[in-house]
Amino acid sequence: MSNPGLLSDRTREVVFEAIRTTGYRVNQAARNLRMQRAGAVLVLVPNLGKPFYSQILAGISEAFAGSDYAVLISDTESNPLQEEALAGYFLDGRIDGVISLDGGLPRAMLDRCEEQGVAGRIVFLCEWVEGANFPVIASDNANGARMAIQHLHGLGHRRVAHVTGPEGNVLTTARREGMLAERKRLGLPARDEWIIRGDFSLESGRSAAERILAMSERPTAVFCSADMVAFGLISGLNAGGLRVPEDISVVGFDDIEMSQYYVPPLTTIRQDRQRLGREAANALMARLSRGSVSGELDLVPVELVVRDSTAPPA
Amino acid sequence: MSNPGLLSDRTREVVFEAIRTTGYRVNQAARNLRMQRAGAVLVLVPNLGKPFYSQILAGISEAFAGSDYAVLISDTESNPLQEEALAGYFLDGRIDGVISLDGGLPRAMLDRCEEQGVAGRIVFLCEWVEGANFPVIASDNANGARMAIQHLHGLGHRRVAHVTGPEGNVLTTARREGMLAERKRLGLPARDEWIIRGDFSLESGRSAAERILAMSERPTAVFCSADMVAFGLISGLNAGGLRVPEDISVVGFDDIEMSQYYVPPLTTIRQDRQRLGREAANALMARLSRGSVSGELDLVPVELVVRDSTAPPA
DNA sequence: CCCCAAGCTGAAATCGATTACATACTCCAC
DNA sequence: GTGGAGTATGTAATCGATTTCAGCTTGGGG
Repeated sequence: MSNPGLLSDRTREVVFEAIRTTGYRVNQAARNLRMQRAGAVLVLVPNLGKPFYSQILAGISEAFAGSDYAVLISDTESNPLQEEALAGYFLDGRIDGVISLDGGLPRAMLDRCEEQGVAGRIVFLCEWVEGANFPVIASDNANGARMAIQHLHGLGHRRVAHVTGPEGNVLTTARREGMLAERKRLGLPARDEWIIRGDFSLESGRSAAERILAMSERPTAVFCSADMVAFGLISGLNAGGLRVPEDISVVGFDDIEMSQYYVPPLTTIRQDRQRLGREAANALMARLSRGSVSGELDLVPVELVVRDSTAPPA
Repeated sequence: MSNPGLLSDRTREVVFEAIRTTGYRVNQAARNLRMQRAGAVLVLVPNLGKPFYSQILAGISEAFAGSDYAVLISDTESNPLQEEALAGYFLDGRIDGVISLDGGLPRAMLDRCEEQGVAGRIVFLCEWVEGANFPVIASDNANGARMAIQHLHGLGHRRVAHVTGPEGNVLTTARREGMLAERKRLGLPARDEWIIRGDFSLESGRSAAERILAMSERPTAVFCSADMVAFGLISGLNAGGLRVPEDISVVGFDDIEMSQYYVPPLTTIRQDRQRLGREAANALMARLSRGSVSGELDLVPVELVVRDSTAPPA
C-alpha cells in the first residue's frame, strides 16, 4: 500500500478489493508514531478576533487541505505561549511545523527552537522577528505606504498625517518609514504631531481622531496603518463634526471586506490575504518535505484601491 | 507517572528528578496510539472570514488550552467536507470530537456518524440541524428578535421591516419567527414586502437597501438578522440619500466589535460569543470524558445594546 | 515467627503501521 | 537446466507509551 507501483496489476486489485470489503482505514496515530511525525502544523495568530486574519487562515487551510497535515490554530493573545512551549510542541511530537503571523514572539522562544534543531520548520507570515533568520512571506508594506502617499499627493494634499501601528511591531516600522520616505521625496511638509501613535485597533483610530481635532494645524489627509484604524478614525472625526472625505481624506491599509461597505467606502491598500496564506503554507510544506534551509524573503505585491474616503482637499 | 499517587514520596521525587535530568517528554503519537484516541477536536466553521466567528473560536481555544486536546479548525465553505469525510476522520483516529458551527451539514453525513457510533461526540454551536438529536449551545435568538422589536416599538415605530438570513438556515427561522410573533403581539402592521430575503452578508444588506428605497410605503425601522447586514443596509441607504437614524432606524444582531465603531454606532442584539465558545467546548469535553448521551439544548441569553442607529421615527 | 499490606522492580503484551529481509514461485532467456 | 528478473508471501523489529502481572522487599501486627 505504501508503494502500489511495486505490485502486479492483479495483486494490486486484490489488495484494493480487500480494503474495500473490510473497510480498512489507516490509523493516523500508528502511522505518525512509526514515521516519527505529528501530522499537524501550528498557526500562531496574534488575535483571531481581527477580521484581517480570517481570510489568511482560509488560504492556509485551503493549501493544507490536500496534504495530510492537520492545521492547528492558536491565538497568541488570548493563549500566550510559555517560552519553552513552542519547542516543546515539536519535542512532544505534537506538531511538524509552524506558521507564525505573530512577529512578537520572544527571542528566547525561537532560540529554544534553534537549540532543539527545529528552527528550520518555522516560517513567518506578514510579520517577522527582526534579526532572526527565518523565511518570511509578507506584503510589500513599504511600497503600499508609498502608493498611499502618492495617491494623496496626486489629489493635491500636502499636509498628510499617519496613524502608526504599535511601537515595536515590524509592520509599524515598514509602513511608517515608507510613508516618511515618500513624503520627503515629494517635498511635503513634516510635523511631529502628524505622526500619531496607534496600535492597529478601532480604538486607536478613535483616539487619533481626538488628537487631530485638537490640532491647531490640521492635516488634510490621514494615512492609517490599518483599515480598522481608519474606521475608528472616521467614526471619531464624524463625532467631532468633520466629514470624510469633504473635510479630511482617509486612507487605510489591508482592504478587509468591511472596507467597501463602510461609510464612506474606504480607499485603502489591498493585501492579497488569500495568496499570503497559500504561499506561507506552500513554503512550509516545501521546507518540511525537502528540508530546505535558506531564510529567504517573499514579498507579495499590494494594490491601491481607490474608493470614496479620499478627495481633493477643500 | 500515569498515577503518581501510588508511589511513595521518595520514589516520586526520584522519578521527577530523572524526568528533569534526562529531559524526558511524553510522545503524543505513542500515547495516542496506545490510548486509542486522537488528541484533537475539530471545529467546523461556515466561513472563517466572518468576524462573528473569530471570538467564538477564541473562546473555544481558550477552553481547550488547559486540556490535552488540540483544536483543528476547518472552513466548511472554502473546504467543504465530503459526505463520508466526517465519520472518516473519527475512524482514522484523527479526531475525538466535533463542534459544528455549521447547521447546514448534510443529513447523510450525520447519519454516517450515527452508523459508526461516533454521533455522541458531536455538539452543535449557534446553529443546528433541524430534527437531528445532538446537543446544541445557542443564543436565545427568538428572544433577541423580540427585544429588537420591542425596542423599536418603544421608540414609536410601527412600520418595521426585517432582513432575514439565508433560506433554510435555522437562525433565519428563529429570528424571523421571533420578530413576526412580537410584531403581531404588539399589533404592528404587516406587509409582505417588509420581510426581505437576505443571507447574513454585507452585500445582502446593500441590496435590501435598494429594495427599501424603491418601496412606496417604506418602513421607518429595519431589524437585520446580522450586524453585517445592517452595515450593508446603512451603507446602501446612505447611498440612496436616506440617513440613519434620522430617516430610518436600523437594529442589527450579533454585536461584533465593529458595531460600536460604525457610522452611526449600531444598536444591536449582543450574543456572548466568548461564552458560547466556552460552553460548547466544555460540553464536548464532558461528553468525551463522561460519555454522556442526552441531546440537550443550552440557551445562552442575549442582550439589547442601544447605540445611535435607532431613534424615534420622524 | 509467620503473614500481609504497601511499595518496588522487571518483564511482557498491546496499540497499528512501516520497513527490512529472507524465502519462495513463475516465467523467460541463454 | 541454470540464472536471474519480477513478483508473492511470511516473519520480525521498530516507533514509545500504557497496562497488567508476577515476584520481590520491607516493616509492622498478630
